[in-house]
Amino acid sequence: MPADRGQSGPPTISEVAAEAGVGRATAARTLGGYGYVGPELRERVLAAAEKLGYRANALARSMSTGVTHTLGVIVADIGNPFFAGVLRGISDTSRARGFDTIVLSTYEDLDEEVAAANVLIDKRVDGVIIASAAVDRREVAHIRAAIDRDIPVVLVDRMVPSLDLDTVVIDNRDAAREAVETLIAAGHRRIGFVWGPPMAEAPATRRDLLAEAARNLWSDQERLRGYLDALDDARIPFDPELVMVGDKTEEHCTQEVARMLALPDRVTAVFCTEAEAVTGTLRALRTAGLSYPRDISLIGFDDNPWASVMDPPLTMIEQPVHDLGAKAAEVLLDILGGADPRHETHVLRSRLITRASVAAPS
Amino acid sequence: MPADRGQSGPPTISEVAAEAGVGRATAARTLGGYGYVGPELRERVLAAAEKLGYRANALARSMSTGVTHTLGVIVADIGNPFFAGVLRGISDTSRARGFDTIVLSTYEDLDEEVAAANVLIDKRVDGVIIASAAVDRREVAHIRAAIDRDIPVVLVDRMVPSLDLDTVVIDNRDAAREAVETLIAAGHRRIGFVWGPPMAEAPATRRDLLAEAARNLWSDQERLRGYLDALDDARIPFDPELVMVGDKTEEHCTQEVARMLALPDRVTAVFCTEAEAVTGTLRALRTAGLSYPRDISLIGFDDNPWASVMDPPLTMIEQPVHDLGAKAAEVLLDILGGADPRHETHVLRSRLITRASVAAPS
DNA sequence: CTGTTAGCGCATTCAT
DNA sequence: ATGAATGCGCTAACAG
Repeated sequence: MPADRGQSGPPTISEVAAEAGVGRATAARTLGGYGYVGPELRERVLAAAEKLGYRANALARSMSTGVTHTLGVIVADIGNPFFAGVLRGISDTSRARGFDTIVLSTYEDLDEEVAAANVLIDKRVDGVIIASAAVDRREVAHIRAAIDRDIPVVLVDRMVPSLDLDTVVIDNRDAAREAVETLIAAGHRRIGFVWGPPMAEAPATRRDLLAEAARNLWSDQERLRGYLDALDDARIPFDPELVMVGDKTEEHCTQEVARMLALPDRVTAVFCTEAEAVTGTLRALRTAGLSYPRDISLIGFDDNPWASVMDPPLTMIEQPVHDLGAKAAEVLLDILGGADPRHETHVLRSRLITRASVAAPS
Repeated sequence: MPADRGQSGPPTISEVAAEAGVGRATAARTLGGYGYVGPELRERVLAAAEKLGYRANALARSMSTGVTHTLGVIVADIGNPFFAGVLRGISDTSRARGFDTIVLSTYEDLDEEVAAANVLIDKRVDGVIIASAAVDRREVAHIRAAIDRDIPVVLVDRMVPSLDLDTVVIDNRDAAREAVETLIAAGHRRIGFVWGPPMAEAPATRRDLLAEAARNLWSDQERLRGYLDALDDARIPFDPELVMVGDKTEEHCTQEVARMLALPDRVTAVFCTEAEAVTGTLRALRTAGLSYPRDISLIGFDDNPWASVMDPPLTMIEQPVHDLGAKAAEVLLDILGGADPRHETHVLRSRLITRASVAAPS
């Protein structure tokens, strides 16, 4: 236990120096682990530090060195297992290289994202990883602000074309295409796309849909493209009624799937772009008294323990969440270590885990 | 966009002052929002700041004020929805009161927890919330270190009796008792307790079990007590074979439930103390070719969207995760605001959500 | 109302 | 090898 010096606040390096009977600089050198210090004085300083319970003030240190040894991370929603996994990848590799990480969740709100960026800038983090990027050109001022201050930025999961930054993503388009192809191979032609762009009403044409998608999250639009790719390859006509638009909430998803299920020529399969969309879809099935894969087939993004214990177990797409984060941290730390930013897009592979939620249409 | 002054690093308050043609202090006062500044100079300073893209250096500010306006949060596992929810409660209320929050996840590792505490101390956070507390007396040195430095600490979910701190928890014991009572009321007498203490082998006696439990996570032992309470009230003898011990992993859980299922007098119901234990249990059921609630009844902790879309839907205990975090932040911020620490235990109510995983034993 | 001055705790020249 | 002095960017007394 630290000796109680009637002082106010935690012990400073000066107090340690005094206790050890040496100059400040000597104490600073041994405690900071730099410069030369004789073995004897070194011992005395260490003993004094131990006795007083000294811990370096990271603020003061950063103040004079100009670096904080900490990475700032902005995620869209820390409650989403996808981001939680990415985060773990980031913190594992950054801590392994001696960096702390401070994470801020925007809960999918742009204002929050801007605020988060400012917090990180103000706290002088050495680098920033963003897994929650706005897409619109006018919405990236806060990211540019960081870059202008020479704070390296790496993006994860969501690409921002107008920014030209190192970005780590998965093969969203391929993954979506593979999933939908799987559905098609099983014989489906009426395939719902659940969790689309947040437009007010159904797109009149395929072109409208793509135009709208382009204004939204990058990963979302890639998944939509993959869906369309698969349809095209199989010469299945695009039907705007089979794509969900509007709020991305589980509740709205349930409504939309219910709608697609009530269509004269109803959907026989559904492709979900997110785990929450899967639960929303399942809820709609239950209400409609339908069961999978008998009445309807189902493939969703973001595998998780629940998907595998469902009865029947769900065929899902698994993302390399940990690697996504690890890679991002790696790239960022390399830049901080002096490497030139490559402004590359690093694509990691996802994996379709085949289980039992796909069958031939009834 | 900030003007590019061939300078190095972001603009400082001195540069803003120079640009505005005023003294440092005047610039500092208007930018820092304290003291009196004439309307005209104020305008000039603001304009200069805007022009240079000035942002206050939080490090420097904290350096001289001694406060950081940030809360440190240590959680056991940020990938666990329970903690993610608590975290949101914390960040919502702390940001509403002008505090940033920096969160560190220990991934249930004590060394990580100690490291996390040190990071927070070094970064001079104003207060700390811990939702991941070690229990053993010798393991709380890092928490005590914070307290010794006059950093207020509030605990969430896990109580540490030896510390006498403000603590926010739910009625774990009651919640568990209610769940097990529900099972008993349905006619069950062979009820498994899944996710128990990490002892090497099954406890010989009830006393052994409790002794071991006392050395573990507080919420876990409370849940065990609730289980025993319910058994006692119904005069059902305690059977050590019906409690899982060992690693708290989904995999081991599956093994243990399989074991209980293979017993001559097998379990007819299972009470799970965590969501992961539920998926582990479901996996065991599948392998055994059993289904609920026909062959076995089931109640688990930590409700979530998946539990409600299972077929049949699961009866689960819902914790007020957001409130838990919000309350903790509130208590902590009140202390920082000058209130005396009450060293109270704040108990929030959980709720049993009855669905369809409980039936009479077959 | 405004400008000058002195720290906050540490790292880092520069003499010694 | 060690100590004294200076500065990081900001707040806060203090004069004026």
